[in-house]
Amino acid sequence: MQKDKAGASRELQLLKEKMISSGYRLTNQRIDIAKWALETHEHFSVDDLLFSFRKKGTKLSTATAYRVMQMLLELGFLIEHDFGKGQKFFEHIIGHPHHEHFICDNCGGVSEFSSGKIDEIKKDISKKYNFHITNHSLCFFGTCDKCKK
Amino acid sequence: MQKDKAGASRELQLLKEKMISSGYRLTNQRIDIAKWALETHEHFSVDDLLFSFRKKGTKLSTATAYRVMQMLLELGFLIEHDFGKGQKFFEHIIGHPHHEHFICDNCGGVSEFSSGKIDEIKKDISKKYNFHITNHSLCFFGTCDKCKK
DNA sequence: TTCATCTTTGGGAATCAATGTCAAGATAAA
DNA sequence: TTTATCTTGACATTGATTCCCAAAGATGAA
Repeated sequence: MQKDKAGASRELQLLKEKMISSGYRLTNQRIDIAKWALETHEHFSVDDLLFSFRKKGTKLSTATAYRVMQMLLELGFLIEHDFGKGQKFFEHIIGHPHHEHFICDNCGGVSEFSSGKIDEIKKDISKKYNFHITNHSLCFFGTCDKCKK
Repeated sequence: MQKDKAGASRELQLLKEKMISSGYRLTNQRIDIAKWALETHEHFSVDDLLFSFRKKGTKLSTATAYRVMQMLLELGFLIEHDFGKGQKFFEHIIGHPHHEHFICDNCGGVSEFSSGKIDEIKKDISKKYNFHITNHSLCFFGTCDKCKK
């Protein structure tokens, strides 16, 4: 799993401030999980998180993991995806450009891509229907390059 | 729930042929569920389906409902959506133009819209990455017109 | 139509992600 | 440090979905 400890520390500082101003106490679990999430530049599941903590010998309960995900979502540090795999996936968004996903029906692989046209659609729609759009999720499904062969 | 029995019968005929050619036996449950799904021009959950059948006095097991959804997906008569509500939603696509969804975080309401720009993105991406795209799901999240007030 | 075969159904058990509960432990402010 | 309040962890619970298997149904051949 790709890591970037340098960039993550700035974000962590930001998060701590936001936690305090939102009335969240700074606990070891919250900070540890946030660090891990901010260093992880890939989508991950709660299971990935728990497994990683168990592997490095850090105790962490399932409930806490889910609760901290909830907090990070609420504070706008994470975005949640559903790739239709029966399990939610998370991704941090601070300092991480938004992107879309392609899921291969055959091998289950998830690739990322981005397109400026999404923002155009977003603008069109929010104007047309008077929606306030805070987030979006676009997934394409089909067969990937490798599986086509 | 909106219904359209006239248009659905043609689609049903098509489905029956496809079922046979794919080796699926024509059972009452499959046909009844397919009829219902093809007449329903809104997204629905398996729960909606079961409830509707119970209400009209038709027996139907949960397992069968899920199995038939699987079949209809496989045969390309349904598309599956995940609005982040912990439950899958389905929609038939034959003779029903593709559209996207907006989900209000506040009231949970789901609105539909469409945009021609999605197809442009689809073309761009399948060319750029050599993907064969069969399906997509775009959801915008935020606050709807009513809840903004 | 009847039989033989293979498929499908129903209903309950099983699974699995996610949430609720609550006593014990940790944090923040005085 | 002390107190009031928030968090955590362990376990129970929920809720959607899938699995299992005996009974019922569909299909094709005779």
